[in-house]
Amino acid sequence: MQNSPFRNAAQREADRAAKRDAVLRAAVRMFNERGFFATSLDDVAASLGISKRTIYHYLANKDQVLLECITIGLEQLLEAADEARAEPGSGRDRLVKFLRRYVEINMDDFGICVSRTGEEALSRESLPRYRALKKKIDVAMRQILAEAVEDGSIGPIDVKMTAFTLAGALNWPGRWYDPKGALTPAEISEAMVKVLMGGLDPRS
Amino acid sequence: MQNSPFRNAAQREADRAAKRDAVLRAAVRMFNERGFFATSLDDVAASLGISKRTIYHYLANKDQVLLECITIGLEQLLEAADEARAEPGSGRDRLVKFLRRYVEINMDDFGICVSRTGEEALSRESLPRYRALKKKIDVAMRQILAEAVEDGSIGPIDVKMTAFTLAGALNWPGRWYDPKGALTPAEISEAMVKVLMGGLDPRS
DNA sequence: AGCACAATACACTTGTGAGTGCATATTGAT
DNA sequence: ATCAATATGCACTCACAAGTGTATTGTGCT
Repeated sequence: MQNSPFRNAAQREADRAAKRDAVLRAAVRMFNERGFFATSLDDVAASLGISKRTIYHYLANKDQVLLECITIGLEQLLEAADEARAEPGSGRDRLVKFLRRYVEINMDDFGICVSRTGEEALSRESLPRYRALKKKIDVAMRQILAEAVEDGSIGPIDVKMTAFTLAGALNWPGRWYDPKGALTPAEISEAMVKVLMGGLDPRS
Repeated sequence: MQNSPFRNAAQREADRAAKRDAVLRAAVRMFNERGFFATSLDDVAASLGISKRTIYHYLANKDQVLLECITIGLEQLLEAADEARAEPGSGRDRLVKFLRRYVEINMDDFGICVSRTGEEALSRESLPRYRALKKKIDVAMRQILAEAVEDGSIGPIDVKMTAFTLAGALNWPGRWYDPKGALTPAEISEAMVKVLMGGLDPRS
């Protein structure tokens, strides 16, 4: 059975996926370090000890490489929103949970890529998908905020403006976070959320 | 006297400066619209009805064009800090003044360029100056925060982390602000600062 | 009148990097 | 053993954009 075609087919697909992933990981690291435009696929290939042609076997073009990286990051954020929403506790508790996770994701390879990449980097064809995901996250953020306002666990705030403000603050670490720095992502995330929540807590 | 050489020399220099400025303005608009890397100096020249060679008469290279644009934006921020510091009133008042202005600058052409441009876009030679200016602004922000904490007009907070958090939130509008949108810069700035200050106000 | 220099254009070089055609190796299926 | 498909490398094309050499025009200065 260990030689059954099923097993083999699955194995092969897994191999392929693993290689594709490795390409994306290498690419996102270089994008984050030197910037998307300063990174050639030749560079990425070299860093993996393969040739550029091989990359094109797993991904259609450079634009798709970027889109995949960004998608991974954005999907992590969406997951974080879902998880937070499923949590017990007050609306405020769920919000804090979400924010904490949000910041941490933004200090991960793919999250950093998301916060560093603007629309200019993507092709016309990739934009719709990118925007759709962004929108979803914004909607999720607003929903979580609205729920917390609803149950009174945070003060009454302008949900839309607050979502923008939070998004900006939370994305920022993607720009300056240095893994070799003194603070861990968890510490940074805690401190930032503390600062931000002050403005949201109900006041007497 | 209107033909005195002084007048003429000054006039000429003013003309030159005006042209240089026009180039920078045209360039920054295109950078903001399509991104720095997607904008060629040929494009910029065409938008002014001149040839690329003319641009090179006023600026050494593309890198310098960008550096000048960014410098203008960053210097506006520094000015804002100085003005805020000179203001009467409590530390909190001065802080609010600064934050309000900060956000507004980030919705102006040169400010947008600052918030959209990362270090990857600049050359090795330009980086030191860029970093020095950034640092100055960070220092100013922390100083203003520290003064407000000092005089008790805002709550005791972690100055460093708060400065980072604020910077992120305040830079964000540069990414999404649309001059044709419903909200004016002043409205956006007011709403954002309101959200943020909540977290800084002393609580009873 | 003529000089010096600023301003501007045109046409060119050059480097780089995305994407591809083709040849080759490897491996599972029959 | 052989075939088909997948994986990979090499070498190429092609487009584009940064930057420059050179010629030309305009203008203030003496």
